[in-house]
Amino acid sequence: MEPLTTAVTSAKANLPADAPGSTAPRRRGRPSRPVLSREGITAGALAVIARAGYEGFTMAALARELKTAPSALYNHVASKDEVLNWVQDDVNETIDVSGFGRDPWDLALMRWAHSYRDAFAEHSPLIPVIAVLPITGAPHTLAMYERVAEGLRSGGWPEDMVIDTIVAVESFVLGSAMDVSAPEWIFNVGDRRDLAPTFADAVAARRGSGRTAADDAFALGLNALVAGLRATLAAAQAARH
Amino acid sequence: MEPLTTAVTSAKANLPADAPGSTAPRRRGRPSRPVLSREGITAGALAVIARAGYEGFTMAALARELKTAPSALYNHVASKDEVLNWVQDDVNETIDVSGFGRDPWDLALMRWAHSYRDAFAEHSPLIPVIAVLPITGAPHTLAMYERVAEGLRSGGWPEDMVIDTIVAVESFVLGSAMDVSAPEWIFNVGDRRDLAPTFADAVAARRGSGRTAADDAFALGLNALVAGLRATLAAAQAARH
DNA sequence: GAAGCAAATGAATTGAGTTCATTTGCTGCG
DNA sequence: CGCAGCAAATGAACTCAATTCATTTGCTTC
Repeated sequence: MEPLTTAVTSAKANLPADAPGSTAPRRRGRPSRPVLSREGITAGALAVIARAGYEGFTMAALARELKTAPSALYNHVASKDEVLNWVQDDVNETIDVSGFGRDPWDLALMRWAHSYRDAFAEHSPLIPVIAVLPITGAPHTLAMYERVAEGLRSGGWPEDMVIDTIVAVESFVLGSAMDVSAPEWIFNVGDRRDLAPTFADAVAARRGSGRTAADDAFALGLNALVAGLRATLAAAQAARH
Repeated sequence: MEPLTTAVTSAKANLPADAPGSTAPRRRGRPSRPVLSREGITAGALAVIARAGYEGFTMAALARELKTAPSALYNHVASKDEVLNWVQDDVNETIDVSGFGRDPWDLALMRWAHSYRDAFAEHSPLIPVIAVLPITGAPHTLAMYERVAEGLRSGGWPEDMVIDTIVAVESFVLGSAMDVSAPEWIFNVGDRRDLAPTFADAVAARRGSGRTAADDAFALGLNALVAGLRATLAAAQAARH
């Protein structure tokens, strides 16, 4: 059971970070490891998640991974949600924004969207959390948005449309990422074929299956969305003479 | 704390439903209420959710609402997840599919998308559940899809593209529905304006605020997506001579 | 070498979902 | 008319997770 509704953690930094006069978190209290920094905890969390999935990701498991007691974690972390935020920021760092400032905005946007979806397809339990999470305290996330915003701006997008455009694409991306983890037989009509004959036929006629099917739907939607955005931009530019 | 990762419940119907020779679930065991049917439980769940939100929606609260013990519920329901499935199916019934078969497909699709998003904006904790939930055992959901599939078919969409189109729009809709429950200040850069000046400016230049902002982004994206789909359909039709 | 203090400890608390052995009281049958 | 059968209710108990707290530990610094 993971928190679903809580969201929005304080992210108040009661952690080592950059205490005066130390690059790495200086070791205090007990002797051994410098592991209980934000980085160490995040890394541990990712290790647990990789090994045991999100069902297996408990504070106890994380503590075991870091060789401490669960309660010790709470000296460095406000809540499990905060750990999830850190993980999310870490995952965001892996998203490919390299197209912006290099390729045309539409191409860069598609590259970004693909990479974004792939990253969160493997972290789908994070999606409802991040969709609602303030940017503050997530530096990598912020850096990503900056890059995208720059790319759109210099691609000719009016400043007052940039955020809406980002949000629209992001919504599609996150929705699609959830779709990836749906079971292959999600559209199996079962014995109710009579109730939905057209739909059942369409399901049967679908090309891909499983992950491939999700990929196809994503590609179809992203192509359409970006094509539509091109038209939207053209119209907006035409409107200002 | 709601289940986030579990999903996919058995939905095996160990419940009254249509026992031989009774329209309404006949009253058995103890005297009083016929409340513990699928309908009664769903209604109770919706009542609790309306009153206390999803954080307040516990099996104990549901039992209290229905004037039984939590354990009694388990004679009629396999798990809390199953209750959520029922709620989801109920919410789906409220989605407006009236455009299909009446208006042009693109118009109907937009009406559907708007209504779909509105319905789940108020039930965002359901989103990660439903996005991954098999259709079987959700009659209203199935009926909705049938209607949409018919509408697309008769709008000229090739059978093998219908599901991908539906999935693409649905992904955008669900992603956007999550966005609605994001706090207004989600894009507040905080003290890190220097790290993301372009982005911060774009946030400041954004027109709407709060719900309005989410609405704007949704409208922008939906318009673009549907415009793109129109082009996609035209191309597909051109391709087959 | 003692004081100060960040951090670790582990036991306890809370809150949720779920299970189970037992009871209850209609219903239909002889 | 009364009894067997049985679906459903009961409530205590169990599990598992997050989180708290009083206490201890052992560097670091003076």
